[in-house]
Amino acid sequence: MTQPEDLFKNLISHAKEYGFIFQSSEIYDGLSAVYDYGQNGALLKNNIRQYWWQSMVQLHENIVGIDAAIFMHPTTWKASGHVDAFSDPLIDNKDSKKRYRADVLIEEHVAKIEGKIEKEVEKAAKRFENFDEKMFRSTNARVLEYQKKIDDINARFKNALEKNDLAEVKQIIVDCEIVCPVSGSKNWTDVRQFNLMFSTQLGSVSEEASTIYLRPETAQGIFVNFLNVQKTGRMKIPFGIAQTGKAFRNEIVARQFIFRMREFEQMEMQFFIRPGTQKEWYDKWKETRLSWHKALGISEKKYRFHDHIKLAHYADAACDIEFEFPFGFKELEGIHSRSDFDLKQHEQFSGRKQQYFDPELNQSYIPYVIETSIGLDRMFLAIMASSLKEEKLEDGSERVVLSLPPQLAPIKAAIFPLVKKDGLPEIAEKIINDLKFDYNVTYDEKDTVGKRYRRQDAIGTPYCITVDHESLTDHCVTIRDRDTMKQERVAIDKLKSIIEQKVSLTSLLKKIA
RNA sequence: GCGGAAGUAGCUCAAUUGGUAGAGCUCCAGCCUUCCAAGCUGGAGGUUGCGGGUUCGAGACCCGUCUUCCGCUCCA
Repeated sequence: MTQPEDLFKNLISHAKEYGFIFQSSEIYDGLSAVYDYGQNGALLKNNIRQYWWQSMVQLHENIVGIDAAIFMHPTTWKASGHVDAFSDPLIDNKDSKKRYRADVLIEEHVAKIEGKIEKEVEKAAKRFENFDEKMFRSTNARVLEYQKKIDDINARFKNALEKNDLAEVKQIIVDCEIVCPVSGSKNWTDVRQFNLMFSTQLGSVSEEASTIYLRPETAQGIFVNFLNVQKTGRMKIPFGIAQTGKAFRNEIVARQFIFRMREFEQMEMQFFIRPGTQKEWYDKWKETRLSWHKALGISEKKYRFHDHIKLAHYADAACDIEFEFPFGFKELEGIHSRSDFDLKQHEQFSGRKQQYFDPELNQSYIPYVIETSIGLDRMFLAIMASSLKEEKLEDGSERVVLSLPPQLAPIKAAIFPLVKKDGLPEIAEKIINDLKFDYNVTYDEKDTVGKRYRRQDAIGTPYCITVDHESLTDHCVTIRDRDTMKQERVAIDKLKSIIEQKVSLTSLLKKIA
């Protein structure tokens, strides 16, 4: 039995060997957690994106798609909370290897001292009958000493944050003799700022330039265009806006192949609804999204829902669709009931109303939002991981086959002349010229036909079509199925409709419509 | 970021205590003309991740660095 670890390694080398995924800038030793899609990977990725896009925009009359810019006004990220949430000062304890937010450590320390004051107050209250708490707090030597400590720390901390002086933040931790709750040691690293957003300069003159960020998520491009789309598209609630695109996060730890990358692509849809209806729409979209996955025919056991117990401040319900990757169940897609948080924030920061007039209720409101957000690269990985198989055949030999959903396969059919003479290549070429307008097809005449079959198996091509000597007279060819390895003799002019049945996205979309 | 393991041809891997960098598959040209990777001939492909050091001599030993995988950590 192959170990999951080996499976994962096989997957990575298979992805490279057959032109699906290369490490970025490999000739310069690579760039950490950045990957390029190769000739087959790009096709597979496009097909996944197209399946998603059509399932959203084409199958739903009330969902439209946009393509927002990666650069956005810097205030966008203040409104969304990313500027604050994505830039914590962090510190590690060298003994316990635990990482903490430096500000939290200091705040906890302050809270501890406050606790001591409360204890003094309690003790005194028991001792004296006519206890004047206010008087005690303002005169008792010990309390005053504690209070001075607190004020000093807070003042220093505030000052350090304002100056962005991380050395001073560390010094505060050292001076306060704060210990690691786990190891109890004071062996700290320096404080470092991890801003998860990539920043760059807008404008060519650096002094006048303002800092802008590469978007850490695509969602905000939809929220800031909410009214544009609603008005110009004459959209009525409930309606959705879909988008696919790159997002960027400067992850501290980015690993596990393309699972967590610094540059990644999201496919997401924000569905705007009437407040109070979020529960029903949340359930509806959970179901809709799962059926999108199921239609691909990947084992249903590999999927599961994981409900968030601890919710983000804006959400009133959230769950992930998790997929069983070679390294365990991990998040593939998120479905979040985001309430009116985002639009409300943008209304506040921009000073522009972000409201919808509901003619049925005859009133205006900020819509609630249900979000579905899936990582395209993760979907790619999920499909690759569940498709790559080593099969033992009846005759004892083995074959490596990538049993991709046929509709997503990079190449739909390969056409071979059984031998490369006697006019067979010419017939093969004619078939290709006929099919290439509808499908991505390929030609191969090298090596034995069996070898050519296996080559196509390795990249997941659903059909191989072989031209033989009989084809010259009967105008038929054999068509060989990737999964069953069965061959069938069919008329050349029937090829298009046979392939169509198996590989068109339509068949997939019909399953979920 | 910490700890562990690893990096040799496109892929999978060899190379005795430090002593001429090799094989299989792949790829290319040709022969053969074959329906499930297996025939024949020839060929290409490498500053052993990169940079230093020790040595008469380094793929191997030492230091640094980059990258990857695993665990911890982190994660809207």
